[in-house]
Amino acid sequence: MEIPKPTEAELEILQVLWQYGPSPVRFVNDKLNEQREVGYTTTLKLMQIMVDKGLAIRNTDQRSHIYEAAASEESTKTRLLDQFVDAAFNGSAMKMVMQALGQHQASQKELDEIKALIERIERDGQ
Amino acid sequence: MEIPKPTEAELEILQVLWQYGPSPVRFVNDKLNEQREVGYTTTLKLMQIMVDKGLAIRNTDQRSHIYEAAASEESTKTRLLDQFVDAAFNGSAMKMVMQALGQHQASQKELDEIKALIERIERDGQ
DNA sequence: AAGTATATACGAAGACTTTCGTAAGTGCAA
DNA sequence: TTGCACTTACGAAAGTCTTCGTATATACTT
Repeated sequence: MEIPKPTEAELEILQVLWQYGPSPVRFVNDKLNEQREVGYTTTLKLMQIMVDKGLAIRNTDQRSHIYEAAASEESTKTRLLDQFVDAAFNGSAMKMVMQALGQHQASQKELDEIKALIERIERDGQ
Repeated sequence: MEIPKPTEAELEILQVLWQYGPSPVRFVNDKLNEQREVGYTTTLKLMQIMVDKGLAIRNTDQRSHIYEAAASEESTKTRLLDQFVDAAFNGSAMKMVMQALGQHQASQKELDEIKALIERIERDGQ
């Protein structure tokens, strides 16, 4: 496997890096602490491990190193979704979509978007 | 947490129990081995742990114990889906649905089902 | 009855994840 | 220049997950 699957804690960090772009440990740790308490060296260690694993890239020019997600949000979530669908829905993405639609309330706007997407798929795809 | 989140290996076992109903270790292990190699005592140990955790129930009347999933497939997958959406899509199930629809090819029949489901939601809900 | 097959129980190893304490280096300010 | 704030590096503990070897019990077969 080229880039391994991120763990839960690593995914939290990736979300910050995707949302705010390349950042130092201090910034990421502050963002994480808006949701739950995490020690600074814990975040530091995780981000160092992520560089080892190839999940993140870091620039060490400055004293405070700048970390960046190695893979795009799009491609990573695609992979995570695939693996989740395989593990929990026997590989049937549509079964999962049906369950998600049924269980979560969607706004009219969202439903419209989904309908538009379906129409596009019907027109282009097959 | 009443019943904990099943691990990957535990989920594989639950899938067998949901699909085929209450079963002995031997049967579950055979089914798992159709997909990947697993030792018998490995499966046994996991299923014993699942009883400890409350994920499974077992009947020890017979020499070969019969194991049964403690929670329904429906409720378990609902929880797993919720947690996955929280972890990977910031809680937005619709974002995940859009991504799943975009990335997986769906049959016309599936698309029709989804459209019907959306119409039902639009009619009932809101 | 003896031997074989099959079952459970249990301990423990090895890998991985998350957490944090401590050491050591770097820059800035009084 | 002395000290404080902040940074990285690193080791290690504690927890969890997965795997399997071994011991022991139970049934069947010849």
